[in-house]
Amino acid sequence: MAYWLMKSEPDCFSIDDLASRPKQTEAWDGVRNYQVRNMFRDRFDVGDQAFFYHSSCAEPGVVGVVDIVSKAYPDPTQFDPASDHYDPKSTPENPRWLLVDVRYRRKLDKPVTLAMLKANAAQLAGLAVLAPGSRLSVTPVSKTHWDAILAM
DNA sequence: GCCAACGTTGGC
DNA sequence: GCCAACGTTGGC
Repeated sequence: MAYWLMKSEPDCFSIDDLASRPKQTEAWDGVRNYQVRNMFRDRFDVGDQAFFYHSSCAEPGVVGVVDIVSKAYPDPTQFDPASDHYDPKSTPENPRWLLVDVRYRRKLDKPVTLAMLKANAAQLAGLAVLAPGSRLSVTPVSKTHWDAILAM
């Protein structure tokens, strides 16, 4: 099994939004980046875990843990002209964008902020989300880094 | 709101 | 296939 970090803007969809869903699951839709699409397709699997990361907010950082509960499958919002994520170049016969379903696992007692991650940069060397200019909304996390962040 | 970094698009 | 223009991300 693999570990991941998935960013979401809390104003748009927060860890509390996920926890308050009836089944505490959510389709992680709207990803329109080929690198992330390929990770969903080739490397994500049921049983993987991911950090839920709040971005573009007062205190960016890891706020919780989610389970990956589906294989990658076509993102329905790409076919919906009313959706912000509509992609007219994608067809159901040949879908361009994928998503995975996530399920709430737990909130951290205290968020591990980006500032805390940076303060532990030596321990977290190579963590993708700390790489300069890293903007991917989904990035891999090694088991070593996963455990280190949970211990913070 | 600014701006740096980076991905995507499209003309050639 | 190059590269300039443009759009988006996301920390600050």
